[in-house]
Amino acid sequence: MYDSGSKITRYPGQSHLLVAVDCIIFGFDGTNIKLLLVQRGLKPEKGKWSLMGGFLQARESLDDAANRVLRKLTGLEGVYLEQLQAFGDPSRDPVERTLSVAYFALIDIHQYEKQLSNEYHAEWFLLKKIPELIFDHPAMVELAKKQLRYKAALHPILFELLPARFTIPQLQILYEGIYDTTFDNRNFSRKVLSTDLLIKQKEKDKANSKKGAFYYKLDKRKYKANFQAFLNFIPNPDKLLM
Amino acid sequence: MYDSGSKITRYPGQSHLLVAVDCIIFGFDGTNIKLLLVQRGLKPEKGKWSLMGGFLQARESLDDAANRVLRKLTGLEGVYLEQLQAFGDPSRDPVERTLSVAYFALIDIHQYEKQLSNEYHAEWFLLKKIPELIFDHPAMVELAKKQLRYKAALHPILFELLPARFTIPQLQILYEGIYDTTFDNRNFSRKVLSTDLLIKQKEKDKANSKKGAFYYKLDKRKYKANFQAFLNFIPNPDKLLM
DNA sequence: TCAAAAGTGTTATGAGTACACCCATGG
DNA sequence: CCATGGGTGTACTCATAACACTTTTGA
Repeated sequence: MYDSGSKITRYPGQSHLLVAVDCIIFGFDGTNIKLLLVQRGLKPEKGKWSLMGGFLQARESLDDAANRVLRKLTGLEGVYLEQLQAFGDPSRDPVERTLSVAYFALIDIHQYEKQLSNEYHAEWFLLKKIPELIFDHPAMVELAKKQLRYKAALHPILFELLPARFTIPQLQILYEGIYDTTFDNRNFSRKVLSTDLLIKQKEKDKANSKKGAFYYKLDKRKYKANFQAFLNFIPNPDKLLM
Repeated sequence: MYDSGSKITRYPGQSHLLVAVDCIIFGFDGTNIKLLLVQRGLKPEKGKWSLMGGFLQARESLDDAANRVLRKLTGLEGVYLEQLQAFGDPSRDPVERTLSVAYFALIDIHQYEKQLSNEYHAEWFLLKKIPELIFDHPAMVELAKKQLRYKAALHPILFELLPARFTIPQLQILYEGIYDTTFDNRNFSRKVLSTDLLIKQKEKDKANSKKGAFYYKLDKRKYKANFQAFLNFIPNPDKLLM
């Protein structure tokens, strides 16, 4: 069987490769940070866990490919998605040389409705208990964790992991999970509220306490306008990052 | 002429692509920040300016390819080189679909000895006066500038652009060029020296003043140890970045 | 009534910033 | 001796960080 990609080469003498995208998909269930993984349907390593990925199609951009892969798995559109890095070690895929462009995604776990274990055998894993992964996927996950910590220290991206309504204590638990530490709740809420990015709601969430915690919503206009600002959510970022 | 990359496909039905690396090479001549560009030797757009690039070889990693391209052009090894982003628009190269992984490099312009205009028709351009570039290279340059500003606000990478011995005023001119602004020299030198990354030398540089400015060298051990620290060289980073 | 989480206020310390003068020296 | 760039010191402001008590209410 010959390469279906064969064609007249216009830059002669160069070798052609497969290109894939792989998605590191983060979620937050209110308590723990999780990663969405799938059981690989292709040989080799069939049945082992891997990141959700797919091959770049002939007329598709990288971003389009990553969004397609994500939509196929979760049914979600408009998800926060960011290119992480290209992984190009010649022997990273033992089957055939494949360059992979890794993307990381942040999704509101509650919007993810499709049955997990059907078509793609997908499952959420605690970020701290990731199973053995194929190929160089462990390195991709490590880099994504690092990048998430880095970026979240400077930009308000973690809201992407929360539902539309959330409480300050929920937000704090999320940040504490990301940085694997604890914050002073008084300083945390003051800092968060001082950004003026949150709009207080009338209702309370009584799921976690008798007193109840006020819901907040993101001010989406301010969020977009201030996205590039350095918010410094994190005390001592130099000690926590990397 | 058929695809020289044809071979038995082990992931059948997928299309294969060319993969290239392109380097955005920054230099600093003591006054201005510059970019190293080459005149393209291949059709199309032959004779037009472009970033230095090359195709990924069959048994080569991306980092190796970028280093090879850089070495071929400058003769330098061990240069600061960082993957920027993969560019994968299907029509970015009109000749044939080619994914390009962009790298940005910081080099000490004085160590760059090879004749510029020989084999590769390379030339330094003022960053503020970049000629028309081919393909999506303008977008790559813009992203590299942005990334350089971003990263330099948080990490001491700009030392990579300076010779082994440099003065504080030189360093300040460099930072001012990167951020296209001016800094208070008293605050700047205090901030820089407070990092404890610089070792004062006995000699002075008298090229720019009668009094002369003391040379400093980087403390390379501390530099490596503190590379990930947030140094906050830049006042009001949120106003300056992006 | 009490346990458990939510919410709030004060103070001390350090970093950032604005600002002005003296120093050294080649011409 | 003076013009030029190099180098330093101080005071103010604001953000950060440490710290403890009151509020609410379902069980």
